[in-house]
Amino acid sequence: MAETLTPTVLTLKDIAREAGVSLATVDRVLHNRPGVRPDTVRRVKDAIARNSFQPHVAAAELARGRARRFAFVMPSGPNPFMQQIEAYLGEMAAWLSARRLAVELVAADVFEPAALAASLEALSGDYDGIAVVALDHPSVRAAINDLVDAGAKVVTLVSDVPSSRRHHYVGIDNIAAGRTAGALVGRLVGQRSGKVAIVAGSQGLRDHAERIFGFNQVMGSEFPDLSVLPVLEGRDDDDRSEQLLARLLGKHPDIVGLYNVGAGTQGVAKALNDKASGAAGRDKQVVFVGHDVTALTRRLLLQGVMDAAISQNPGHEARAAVRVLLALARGEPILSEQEKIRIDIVMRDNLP
Amino acid sequence: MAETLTPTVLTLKDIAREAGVSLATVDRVLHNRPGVRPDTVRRVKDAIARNSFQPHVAAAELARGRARRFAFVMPSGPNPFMQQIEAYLGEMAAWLSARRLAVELVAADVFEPAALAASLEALSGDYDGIAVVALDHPSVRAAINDLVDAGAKVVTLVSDVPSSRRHHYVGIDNIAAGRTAGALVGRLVGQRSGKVAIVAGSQGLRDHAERIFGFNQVMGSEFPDLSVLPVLEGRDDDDRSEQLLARLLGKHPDIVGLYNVGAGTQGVAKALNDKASGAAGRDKQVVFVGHDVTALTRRLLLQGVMDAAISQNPGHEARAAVRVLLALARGEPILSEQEKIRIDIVMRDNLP
DNA sequence: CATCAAATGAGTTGCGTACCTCAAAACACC
DNA sequence: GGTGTTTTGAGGTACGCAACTCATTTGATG
Repeated sequence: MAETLTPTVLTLKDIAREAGVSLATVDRVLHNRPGVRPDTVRRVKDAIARNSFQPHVAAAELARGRARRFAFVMPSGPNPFMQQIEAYLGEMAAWLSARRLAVELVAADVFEPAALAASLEALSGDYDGIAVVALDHPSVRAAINDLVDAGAKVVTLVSDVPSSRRHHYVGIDNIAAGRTAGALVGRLVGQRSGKVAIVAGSQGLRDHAERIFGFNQVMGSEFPDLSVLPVLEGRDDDDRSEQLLARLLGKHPDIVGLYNVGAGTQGVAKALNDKASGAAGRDKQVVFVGHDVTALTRRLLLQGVMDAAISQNPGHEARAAVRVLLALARGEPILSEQEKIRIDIVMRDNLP
Repeated sequence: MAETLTPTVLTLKDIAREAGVSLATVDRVLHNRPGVRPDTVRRVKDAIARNSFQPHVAAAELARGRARRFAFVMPSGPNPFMQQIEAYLGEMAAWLSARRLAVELVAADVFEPAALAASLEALSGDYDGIAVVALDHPSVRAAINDLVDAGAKVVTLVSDVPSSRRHHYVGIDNIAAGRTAGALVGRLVGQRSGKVAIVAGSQGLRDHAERIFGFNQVMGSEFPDLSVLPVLEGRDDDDRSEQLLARLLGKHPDIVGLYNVGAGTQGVAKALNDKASGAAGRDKQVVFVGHDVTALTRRLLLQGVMDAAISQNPGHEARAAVRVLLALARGEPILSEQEKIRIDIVMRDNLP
C-alpha cells in the first residue's frame, strides 16, 4: 500500500565504518583533499554509492560558517521585464535570509560589451555565484570564462552566451518562441490571406533575431497565404514603433497579422488603434501577437486588441537562477525539469 | 551600483541580548511555550521584528533530529497523469534524502468516498504532511479536517476540496482551463460556423464539470456561430469514447470543433481518424483541443491531429506539493507565485 | 635496516537551533 | 512574613558536517 521513495539515511560516521576508514579520510575523499591513496578513495566512494549516501544539506550548510554571496548583473535601463525579475528577487528576501544567502543587484550597461565585461571582471573573487543578463560578444565571453576560472558559478539569464563556459542558462529557447508566435498568428488569422508585419527592437539583439528567425520559419513553411513584410526596427521605443507601424498600415491595407517581437508595445497598440478610427475596428481585425505579460499587455489582451502574448515567467526566472546558483555552489544536481523556463502562451482566459 | 537584498543576519543569541532576556526565554517565545509573561513576550517579539530576524533553516532542520514524513495519497488506477506525478516525485529522491525528507506513496480508491476517507484516517498521527488527490465529498472533507486537527499539514492535489480546512490547494483553476479551451476552439475554428462536440469522463467529476462550465461560458458569449452539442460521457475510456464520438460525427457532418475534457484521448483520435478516411482528412479539419501533455497527445500535436493541449505541469505539481508541505511544516511563508499551477497552452511549437 | 614522505586515525571545535533540566528570582495571596 | 506559583536564567546536550591539528602507521626508497 505505501511505497517509500526515500530509503533510510546514513551519516558520514556510518560511511566511515562501512568503508573501514576514519571520519577524517571520508572527509578528505568527499572534498577532494589530497593525501588519500587511490585505492582507499575507491573504497570510500564505493561505500557512498552502495548506500546512496547524501550529505545532509542542512548540516553541511550550517558547518560552512560563512554565507554565500550571489550577484545579479542586470541592465541599468528601465526595462519592465527586468524590473519584474528584480521585483521577484525582492520578494524572496525572507526566503534568502532564512538560508543565509546574500543576493546583490549590480546594474550594468548590458548593451556595451566593454562596459559589461568590466562590470563582470570587477566581481571576481567576491561572489560564490553570478547571474548575468549577457550580451553575446567575445569580450563578455572572456569575462565570463574568467569568472568561471576564478571558481565562481555563473549562469546567464534571459539572454545566453552559449560559446562561454557558463554553467547554466536560465531562459527560453527564442527560436521556439518565434515559431510559437508564428503558429499563433497563422492559426488565428484563419482562412484569410494577406500580409503580416513584424516590429522588433533591433535585429542585432540575439534574442530578437532568433525570434524573427523562428517566426519566419513557420510562416514560410505553413502559411503560404500570408506574406511577411520586412521587419520594422522600433528599438523598443513606443514613439518610433508607432510611427513606423502607422506608415506601414497605411501603405498595406491588407495587413491581417502583426508580431511584436520586443517592447514598444504601447506604440504598436496606438498605431493599431489610430487606424481603427478610420477603418472601423481594425485593431480587432488584425491578429496581434506579442511578448511578455505586463500591466499593458494584460490590458490589451483583456480588451481584445492583443490576441496572445508569448511569455517567459519572470518570477520563475528569478527563482530558477537563485536555485541553480545554489545547487551549483553546493555541488547538488540541478532539477533540470524544474529549472527549465517554458514558453507560455497567454490568452485572455489563462492570464495568470 | 550594488544593491543588497539581504540585510545582515542575527542569531538567537543576538536577539536574547537585544531583548534583555536569556536564550531560554527567546526559545519559549519562539515556540509558544508557556511560562512567559505577556509583557516579556512582547519585548522579545519586538526585538525579532526590529531586526527582521529569521531562524536559520539549516540549523533548525538539523536541531529537529527526526526526519519529516510526508504521504502522497494517489489514485490506485492506471491514470497516466497521476503516474507522471509519481514519476516526478521519484526524480526528487536525491533532493528529498539530502534534506532527510521521507515521502511515501499511498494508493487509494479515490473514486469511492468511504474508501478514501478510511485511507486518510489511517494516516493520522504518522505523518507531518499529507498530499491527497481528493474527491469532494462530505466524508472526505471530514477525514481531511480530522487530519488537520491532529496537527498534520494537508494539501489537496489536482482536485480540491474547498470546503475542507486543507491548508493549500495545488492545482489549476478548472473553470479557467475550460474557458481557455473554449477560446482556443473558437479562435482556431476561425470564420467557419458549425457544431462543437464535448467528450468528458463524467460530469460527476468536479474538475470535468468545472471545465465544461467554463467552456460553455465562453462559447455562449463569444462564439454565437458555434453550437455546442450535448456532452458525451466517455468515462475516460478509449473504446467507449471512440464509439460515442464516431456515432456523433456520423450524425453531424458539420462538426468543426471538439473538446476532450479528460482522458480517453486515444479513442477520440481514432474516431476522428476513421471519419477521415471517408471524408478526406477530417481529422485535420476538426479543431481538436484536449488536456495534458502525454506521449500520446504529444504525438497527436506533432501530427496536426490535435491543435492544442491545455496542460497542468505534473512535475510542477509534484514539486510544489512537496515544497508547500515543507514550508507549512517549517512554519515558513509560502511563495504563492511560485507554487501556483498555471494553465499552459501547448501547441506543436512550444511542446516542452 | 634506517629514513622520510605519504597515508591514515583520532580527536577537537564550531555552526545555530531545539529541547531539556534545575535552580533562582519575581510575584501573588493570605 | 510566609507560602506557593509563575516566570526567568543558566547551562547542557544533540543534530551532521566542515575544517583543522597532531600523532601514528604504512609504504617506498636508498
